[in-house]
Amino acid sequence: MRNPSSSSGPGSSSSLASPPMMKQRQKGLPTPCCSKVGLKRGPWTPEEDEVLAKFVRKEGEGRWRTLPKRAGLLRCGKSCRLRWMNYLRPSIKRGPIAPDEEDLILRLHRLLGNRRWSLIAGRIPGRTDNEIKNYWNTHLSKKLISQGIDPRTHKPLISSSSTTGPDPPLPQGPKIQPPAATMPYRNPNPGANPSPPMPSLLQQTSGDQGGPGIHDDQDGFFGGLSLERDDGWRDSDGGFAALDLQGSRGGDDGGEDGGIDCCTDDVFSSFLDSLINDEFVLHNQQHNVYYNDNHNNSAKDRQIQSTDPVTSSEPGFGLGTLWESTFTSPVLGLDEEIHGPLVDHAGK
DNA sequence: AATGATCTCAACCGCCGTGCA
DNA sequence: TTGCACGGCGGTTGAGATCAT
Repeated sequence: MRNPSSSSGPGSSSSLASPPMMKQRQKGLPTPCCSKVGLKRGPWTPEEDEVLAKFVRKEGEGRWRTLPKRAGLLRCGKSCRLRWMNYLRPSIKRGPIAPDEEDLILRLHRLLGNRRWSLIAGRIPGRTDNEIKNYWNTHLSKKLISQGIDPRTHKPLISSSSTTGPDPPLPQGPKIQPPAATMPYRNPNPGANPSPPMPSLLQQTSGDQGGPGIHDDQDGFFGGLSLERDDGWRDSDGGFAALDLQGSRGGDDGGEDGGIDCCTDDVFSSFLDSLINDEFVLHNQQHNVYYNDNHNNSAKDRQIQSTDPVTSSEPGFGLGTLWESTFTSPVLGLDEEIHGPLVDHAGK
């Protein structure tokens, strides 16, 4: 990780670079914040950090547009906000992503997709959407690809490549390995609906106290959740669609999303907790879940739970195990998981 | 040691949703 | 109803760090 202080070198090229030509805004004129005349850009200096942090601690967050002037900073409000949100906030957690955090990211990404970084970050205390996004693009997506999993759909690359259209540009991934021969990912229904199960947020038939009784099937963690609608959760191209949370953009402060129709933050929060916890518990019950990047283990091996260390070396119990079985229902195909038994709950 | 390739992540950009006058 | 200010989001960029040759 780049040393924060090292990023503050004065006279960096980026800070001297002239801002690119602003595109004509579709609506209205450029706001004051967008007129970069006389404003500094590029890495923040420790002095600027101190000024900003002190000011926000004293005056509170908000009014970012006017904050630079009030605080005496030659930055635009957006830059100040970003610096505070992503770096200066006291609650920001520093250091590498922990194994449990990584697992949470993976599962939340599978649930929420690429366009809900703030929501994912909101479930991981101390982490910012920017950090999560970067970590995904630089680490996790590559890890999935190396296991033959499409990071966008969380499905095997071979089948997904023919069903989901062009793959997203891989961020600087020239060292991506071809799908491993011992790919731990099993998809019993490769031709099935490429979209993941997408439960309704309107109804949750079980409490969120560990979600007992949720799992009608052994692997699907949406059991017991009702489907309220059968549209709105697919991309227009039929590919993977994340939870379509209305109003998720422009929501509140980078975290708890408040835009779900008919849902409160608490309900959605509980919903996510339920999904996360249920899946986690389920897998720990069924498998010895290891976090194994398949390449460099020793210090990075993170054993979340294991009852038998011997099985930990078994192929197929690497990272892929987690998502493997989320697609692997012993009884139902993916479509059936979605539209089959659960539809009974959705009829209402 | 020098050089080029690759990786990481802070910062920027444009767009969008909301609130308000 | 309309237009603007503002906050917030996801995608992208590029400087610096690190690795490979």
